[in-house]
Amino acid sequence: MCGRYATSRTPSDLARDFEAGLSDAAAGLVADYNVAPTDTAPLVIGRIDASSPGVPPAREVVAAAWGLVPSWAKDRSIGNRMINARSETVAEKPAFRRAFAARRAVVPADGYYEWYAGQDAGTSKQPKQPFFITDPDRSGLGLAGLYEFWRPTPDADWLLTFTVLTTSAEDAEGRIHDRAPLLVPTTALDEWLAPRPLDGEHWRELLVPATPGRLVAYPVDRAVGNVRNNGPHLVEPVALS
DNA sequence: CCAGACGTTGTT
DNA sequence: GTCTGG
DNA sequence: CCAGACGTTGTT
DNA sequence: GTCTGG
Repeated sequence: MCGRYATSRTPSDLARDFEAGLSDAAAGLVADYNVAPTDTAPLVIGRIDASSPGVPPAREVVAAAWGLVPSWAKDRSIGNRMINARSETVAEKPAFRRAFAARRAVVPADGYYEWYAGQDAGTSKQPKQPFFITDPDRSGLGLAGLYEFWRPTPDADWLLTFTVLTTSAEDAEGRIHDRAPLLVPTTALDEWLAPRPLDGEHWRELLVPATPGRLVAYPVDRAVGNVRNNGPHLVEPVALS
């Protein structure tokens, strides 16, 4: 769940809509309709403003690579396996707990892709059908994420990486969709992005599952399966054969 | 003690 | 870095 | 998440 | 079948 998504809004639009600053690296990002693990994409984070205690942290749009690399990692390849974090255990897992305590983020997305196997999955050789899950009004989603700093050597540049939180969820019809990414509602932005530990379990109520029932889901071109393919046609609806 | 992992998803 | 397994 | 590789020696 | 890279 949530192993591929689209983010097409310009960095300056994101900065405006999230009332955030814009880093130089993020300013150079372009629309990506096929964000895959290890790819660099825009991320909204909270910055501590030590000069104004009590004021909500300033936000900033930064560029980060998908797949969280913990600070203690020997190389960045561990990030390939850290693209999602289970919300049920994220506070305890060694790979995520530090980021969860102090480096929560919002991943701006148009929507995400999900591949459905047919009814006779496994028995048929029918390829999986990708769907795009998005908000009907196209105002954009904010996926709940975490980020981390990592560098291979003390003198190397810092690499910023992120992961997306998941949960179990059911849709409007009550069907269980194994795992769904979590959304950060606009009203929860300040609390979620605050760069300090959260108080108790209250945060779980801040976040909302991004289910194909709550949002819209429609089939798209199988071309999205190949990470080399990109472009707005990937999020256009197609007829099922 | 040291060595090795540190994670998720989906499917039967 | 920190925990688990051997 | 899917697609694609899955290996070694020696040499510039 | 399973791992790595994007």
